[in-house]
Amino acid sequence: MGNMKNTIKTISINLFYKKGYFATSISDIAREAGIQKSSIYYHYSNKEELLFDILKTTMVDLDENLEAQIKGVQGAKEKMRAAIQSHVIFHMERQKEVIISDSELRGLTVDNYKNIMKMRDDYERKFQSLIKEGIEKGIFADMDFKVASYGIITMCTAVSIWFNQSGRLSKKDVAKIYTDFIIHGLKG
Amino acid sequence: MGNMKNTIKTISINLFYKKGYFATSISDIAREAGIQKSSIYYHYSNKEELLFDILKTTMVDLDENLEAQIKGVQGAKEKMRAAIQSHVIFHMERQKEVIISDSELRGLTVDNYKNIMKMRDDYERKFQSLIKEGIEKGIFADMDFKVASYGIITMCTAVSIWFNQSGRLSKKDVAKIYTDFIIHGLKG
DNA sequence: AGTTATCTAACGACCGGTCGTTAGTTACAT
DNA sequence: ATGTAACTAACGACCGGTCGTTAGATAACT
Repeated sequence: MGNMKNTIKTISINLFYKKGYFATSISDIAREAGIQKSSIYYHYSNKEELLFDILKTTMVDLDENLEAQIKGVQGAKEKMRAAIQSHVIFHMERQKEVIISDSELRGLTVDNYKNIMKMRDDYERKFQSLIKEGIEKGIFADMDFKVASYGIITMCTAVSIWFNQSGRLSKKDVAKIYTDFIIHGLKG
Repeated sequence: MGNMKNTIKTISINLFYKKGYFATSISDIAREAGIQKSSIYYHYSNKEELLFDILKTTMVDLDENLEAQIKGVQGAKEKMRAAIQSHVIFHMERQKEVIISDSELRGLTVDNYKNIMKMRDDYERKFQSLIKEGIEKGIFADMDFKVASYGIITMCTAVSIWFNQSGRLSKKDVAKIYTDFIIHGLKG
């Protein structure tokens, strides 16, 4: 397992996912970690910091993942394909964390909330740029690129909710269906 | 305002939306309603029943709305259009309730959870039938109709999160963008 | 008078967080 | 090499406060 701080984090991800942030107590986490709840406060100064750590890590990884996947790809359509695939696969691989990221933002105080929202906005804008580029080059149909980005991102994000690791379809299968569907939708 | 039970329900919708179910206390609701917290228990036997009431009403209304809108419509593509429009507009008109419906299912005990999930499954299956029909008649491209339904529904559901009543676009505008996008995606 | 709706008062359970303390380890000065 | 100071990681007891819920009294309407 390694160090305790990481154990606490992993346990918290599982509990926040299963029961929700507010319904999970520090005692719950401590019990699963096999330590006293006061010992949690050696590693994290409060409950929110623990949540923030999870959300921050997830957002950083998500963004790095996107950058790595679209790097060097040529053409608006191909870049869009790479972006969709990157987003969808990340949301199938890190289901618990992204679900927490989408549903537990209320657990953050103003500063931390703004911090995460800034990252989300930046990430979203990258998709908007790709769509805008495709429209301008006549590869995609003329449409409201902001609404299109909301639709595409929320659709792709939701795979985290229904995707089943041991189900009928592989991650690649799902990514293929989604990219095809969206590219056709964009072409109009 | 009429009767107190309805006032409590409306206030709860606003608070559950704003703060979340677990973070909202019975005291919070009572304070806003201008009564003592114990008085809530005259109208609802416990906190969960209040949540369940909200979720049940929302699902019933959503389903009735769909049935009313696709009734009498001919052709797989046209029925699909009607279904998407119905779903999207409902999610823009009842933003708070549908967001609660999507994020507070954890607040339900087993029986109530099953009750709501049954309604969700039935609703979802109606979309799947429409897609399946369109594929069989060769109107839509051959694809996994279950995955397609997940993608479409989650995408349309999420308008509740970003749509702004006093924003740049009307409900009809958004519905048009979404139906066009999805129909093109389905045609493949 | 009876019913309906609300009140006051209290309950036990649990919450996040703080306290002082301790054992084991590492860093540094002698 | 030895003594000492600082740091790491955890302990268990406890705090004030809030939670959902209940019981019984009371007021208002029919």
